[in-house]
Amino acid sequence: MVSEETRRQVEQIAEECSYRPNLLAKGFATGKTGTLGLLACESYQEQAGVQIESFLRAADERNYRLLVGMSAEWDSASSGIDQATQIEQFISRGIDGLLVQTIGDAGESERILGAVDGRVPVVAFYYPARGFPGVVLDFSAGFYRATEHLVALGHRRIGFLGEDWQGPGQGASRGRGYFNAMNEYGLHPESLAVGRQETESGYQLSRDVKDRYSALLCCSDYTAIGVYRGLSESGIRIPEDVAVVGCGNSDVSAFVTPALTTQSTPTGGIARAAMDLMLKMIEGQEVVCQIVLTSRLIVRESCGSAIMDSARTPM
Amino acid sequence: MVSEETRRQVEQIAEECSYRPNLLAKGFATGKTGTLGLLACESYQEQAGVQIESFLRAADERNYRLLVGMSAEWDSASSGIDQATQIEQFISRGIDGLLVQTIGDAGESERILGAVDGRVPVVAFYYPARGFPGVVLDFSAGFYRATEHLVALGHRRIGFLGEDWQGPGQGASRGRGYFNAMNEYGLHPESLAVGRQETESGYQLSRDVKDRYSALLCCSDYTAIGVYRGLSESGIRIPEDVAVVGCGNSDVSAFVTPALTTQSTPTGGIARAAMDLMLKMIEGQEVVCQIVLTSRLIVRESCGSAIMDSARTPM
DNA sequence: TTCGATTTTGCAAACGTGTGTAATTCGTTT
DNA sequence: AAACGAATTACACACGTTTGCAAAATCGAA
Repeated sequence: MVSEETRRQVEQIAEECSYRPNLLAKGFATGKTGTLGLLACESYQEQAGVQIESFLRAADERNYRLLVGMSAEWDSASSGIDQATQIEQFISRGIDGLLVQTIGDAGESERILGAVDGRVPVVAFYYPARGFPGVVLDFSAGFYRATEHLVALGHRRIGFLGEDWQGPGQGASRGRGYFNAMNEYGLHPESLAVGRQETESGYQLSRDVKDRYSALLCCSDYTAIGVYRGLSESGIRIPEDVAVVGCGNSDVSAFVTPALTTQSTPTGGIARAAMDLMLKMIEGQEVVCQIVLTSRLIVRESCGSAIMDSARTPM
Repeated sequence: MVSEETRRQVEQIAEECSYRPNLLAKGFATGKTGTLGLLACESYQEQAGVQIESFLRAADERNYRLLVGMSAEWDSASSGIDQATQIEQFISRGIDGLLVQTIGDAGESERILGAVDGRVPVVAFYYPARGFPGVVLDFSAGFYRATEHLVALGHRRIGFLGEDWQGPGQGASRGRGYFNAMNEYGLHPESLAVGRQETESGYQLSRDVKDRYSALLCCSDYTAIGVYRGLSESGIRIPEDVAVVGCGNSDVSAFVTPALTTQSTPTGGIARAAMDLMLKMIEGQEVVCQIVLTSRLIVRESCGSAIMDSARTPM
């Protein structure tokens, strides 16, 4: 115990000597650094920025700092650093926990757990992980709803621009929602893989696809903007000839013409939920859960109105 | 000295015991952590993501980790953490140097130097700093060229959407380039301040402006995309009625319709140059310089072609 | 004055490295 | 065999905290 008066005295003298505690030494002594590792994924370039920002905010609010890294894909011979190496670097630099973006790769959870080796708690975000808790964005439900929306508007030839729905791929949950909805309504699902540079990729794909579909469901807003360009160059009008749906509700999506119907992705909610899980784990609580956040369909102009469409293509 | 054989033996046993050096302890003992602080600015939301990513890459290449933070504006009562507090946090956590985004605020350099208090080397990026080296993006030259480009296309009523050119504001160097070029060509410069949410702000401004200008120079691609929307809602065509120029060469800028004439911002170059300066300073070298990177004008469709335009408005 | 309770002071060990020095061993050369 | 350099072993100390314990000082009340 220390009396109020002494406390003030000490604080004053500390101030006079401009004493700043060495958090490095403190962390060294206590084993807690007040720093978390945030490992994002190189392939999600477009989204990574806003997601990192959300995490910075959420961490700040909880008085934590963030060591940030971007890891290369497992398969690619990319310039980026290997995920396991990043994790090792983070841990040996004394993080209290690891926030890692998961993309649903095969064996991903096991690799991460292997690299972490039980030394710090781990929380995943984006896709479900095995063996540690996570905050999952259920694109499946969102894309189901989006497909349903298109069907309700009278579309039957609906294409999906994104990864295949089978197997655990990064876009799989989106594709699965689409696939399920199409099956549900007795329609034939078809998907085209979107490459790394999403806008460019959407542009290329849209030119191949042309009039094979009356509606295109895109795995991201940027793919959709690429599609906008490709279709317009072919003289195909949106939404009159082809309806387009994006995903992400990026800042520009409301301002492109026609305004893009898309899905919100609650990056702030992901960050806060993941941070809260992390804090619980750091406190020593057993956390066994996957928090599922769902996206919301934001209907704008790129699919036309229900009235307009039902007049055009009676189901 | 240690013989080759012993080295291998030691390494093997270390491996067997799965020994991982504690970089925290190492940093504690040596005073060098291999970690740098990266302090970005909240107001540059759109760009922050790609810039952070570039720094992560550049740091990885040089085997450094990054503690990342976003500081609130000095004036705003924002939710974000105060810049001085962030710096204090970083330093007491043992960074080897501070990379800080400068926006040209009044007294900014002094505040930063005051907070750092000589404890670690500092390198600024984006706007010139006083008292420490930096990597400066000379928007001034770029916007001069862009204005020149518009003048060459026959435009005389050219508006600037961005901060005023006088005084040290964050957009000042862009505005200054515009201002100088307009003066040079005997034209009357006019600027409208763009708010925080750039896309939205561009949209709002474009609706106020309508036909007052034949060309609009925007301080960012996102502002330009907002302008696209606003003008199209008013039935004003781009580039036929109004030419638009953006800045940043964001991924989508090439895919909006019409494709946006814009300026590249070498985020990778900034990051690498800043990192190299930082490494020199960490080595103990005296570094007194501001590296100036210039943007490149990327001519696409949003100003029309020179031929088209000179036919329309002979100068 | 004396006792107990509270506060202050003082010290030591620990955290995992880096750095430095002295003593020892080994292999080679003289 | 003696002498030398190189490699190895063995320790001690420092870095700035936290943590814990013991001793000393102070205070209020009986």
